[in-house]
Order: sequence, then structure tokens, then C-alpha cells
Amino acid sequence: MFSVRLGYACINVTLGPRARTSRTCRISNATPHRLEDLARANLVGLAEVLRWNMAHKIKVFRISSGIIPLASHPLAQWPWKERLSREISSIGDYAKEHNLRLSMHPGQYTVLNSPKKEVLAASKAELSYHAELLDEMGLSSQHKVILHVGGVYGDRETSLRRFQKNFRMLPRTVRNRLAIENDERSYDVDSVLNLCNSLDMPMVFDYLHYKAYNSSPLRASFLDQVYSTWTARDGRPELHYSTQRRRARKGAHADTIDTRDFMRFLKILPKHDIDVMLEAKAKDAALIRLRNELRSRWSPTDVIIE
DNA sequence: TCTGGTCAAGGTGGT
DNA sequence: ACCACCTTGACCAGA
Repeated sequence: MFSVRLGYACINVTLGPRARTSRTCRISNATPHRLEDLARANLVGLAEVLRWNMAHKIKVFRISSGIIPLASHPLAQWPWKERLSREISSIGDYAKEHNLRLSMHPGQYTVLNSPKKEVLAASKAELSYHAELLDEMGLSSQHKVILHVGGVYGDRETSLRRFQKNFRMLPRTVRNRLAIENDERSYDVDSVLNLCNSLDMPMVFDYLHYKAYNSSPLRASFLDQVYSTWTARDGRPELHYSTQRRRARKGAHADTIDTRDFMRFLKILPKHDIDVMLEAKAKDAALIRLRNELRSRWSPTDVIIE
């Protein structure tokens, strides 16, 4: 018997615009006062989304990187941690009280293995912001910041070594938060698994990226190796799952999750508790639809869908 | 109130 | 060489 908890990323489409969590502004309009108003409104939105999630028994959620707008930008600095400490810690308290799993996923501009020192510096600042936000919430290192390896720059091996070197230079508090995810064209599951083993980091397995990159069928023994990168400090393994959008670029997310395909995926899984982050354009609505369909069409004896 | 151009930012792949 | 695309759309000026 094992448990699969479902989650979704960043946006709740049911609650509507009031519960947005990524209000932002342009650098040209950014003042400390304005940034603070936006961030505070975003945190109110996040609290509302988390309450909605609890009312719908959803315990896994990705916090938008835009929750503190422009947080790592050198021209938009203000003491957000002090100014919003009450709001941030109250969200953390709520998450701990209800045993929520929160994660974050910096965007494509965060490239830890870039050969350019300005890009590396900006990436370090962005990773620190992510880690500091979760730290301020008082959340353990089970609440992850999930990163891709980055660019290839014509030489995958050298670029992997540069990732290792730069990773080792990060503060411990940031390193303990990080997990690495396979992508759809540069670093496949094998290279990310090797990298994670060499750095003692957990690996996030992304199903759609795997399918886009690899032609071989997924095996439970491979997922066992992925799961073994997660220690007690990291919590249960987190996986990403999405359905390919029809007649679209390879790797494009569909609006919803294909239920039959997800059922096949469940049957492959090792008997181990996990969290699955669903990446679908319909967000919370896609999660609820999938969960309802699973419950009505399938009565497994060894999996609990939460 | 709506819309099209633009926004902090990097790297890749298709033309 | 240029452009669209992506994580996670959202802002804003001009109508």
C-alpha cells in the first residue's frame, strides 16, 4: 500500500483573478512601496489558494516564483523579508499545521552552469531568494526548489562539471533546498541521475520530458534509482507529470491529464509514497477531473490517491 | 474596458 | 542572423 499525493502549479483557475499570486510591475515603475503592495497582495492570494486547496484535499502545491516580484533584481531591492515576515511565516505555519508540501521552480533564466559570470551571479541571487522565502516560512528542506541543469554550450561533459563546481559554491542552506529535474532536450534522466548521485542531491523525475527525450519504456527499476536519491531530509520523492498537447511542439503541456495514460503510469510505479506535481494548463481543474475519473473508473487495491 | 506591444532575464532549435 | 519558445503571464499605454 502506498500513497500518491497530487498537486498543481502556481495558479488556481477556479478562484479567479483575486487569488493571483504573481502580480508584478516593470522595473521602470518599481518603487519599494509598490513592490511591497504587490507582494502583500500575492501573499494574501497564496493564503487563499492554500485554504481552497485544503477544502479540496490538495496538499501539494508549487508557489509561483513571482510571489515577491523582482525579488532578486539588483535594481529592485527592498527589505521584503522583514517587511512581510508576519505574512510569510503565517503561510508557513498553515502549511506545517496541515502537512502541506510546497515547492518552487525558478524560470529558464536561472542557469547555474552558465559560463558567463553575470548570469551565474543572477542565478545565485535567484536561488537564494527562493531558498530564503521557504526558510522564512519555517519550512524544512523537504520543501524543494527545483532546477534544471542548464545549457550544454556545445560540450555536455564540461557543462555538467561546471554545474557541480558552481553547486558546491552555494551556501549550505540553498544546496539543501535544491533538487534537479531532467529536461526534454539537453539533460536526460540518465545524466541527471548521475549528477544527483555525484552531488548527493534528490532528482525530480519529469514524465513528459522523459517521453520526449527517451524512446525506451519506463521501468520501475529506474524509478527505484531515482527514489533512492531522496533521503529522509528530502522527504518523499516528487515527480512531475503532464500530458502532451496534441498537434503541438514536443513537450507542450495539454490542458488536462490523460486519465488512461496516468493509470498506466501508476501501475509502473514502485510501491513507495510520492508526490506528483501535475503540469496542466487547466491547473486545479485538471487535478480534480483526473482524481474524479481515477476514483470512478478504477479501484486499485494498493494505491491511495490523495 | 479592451487590446497589442512589451517586459529582468538565457539558451536552444527551427527557419 | 533572426525568431519563437519556454518556467509561471502580467503590465501598461493608447484607444
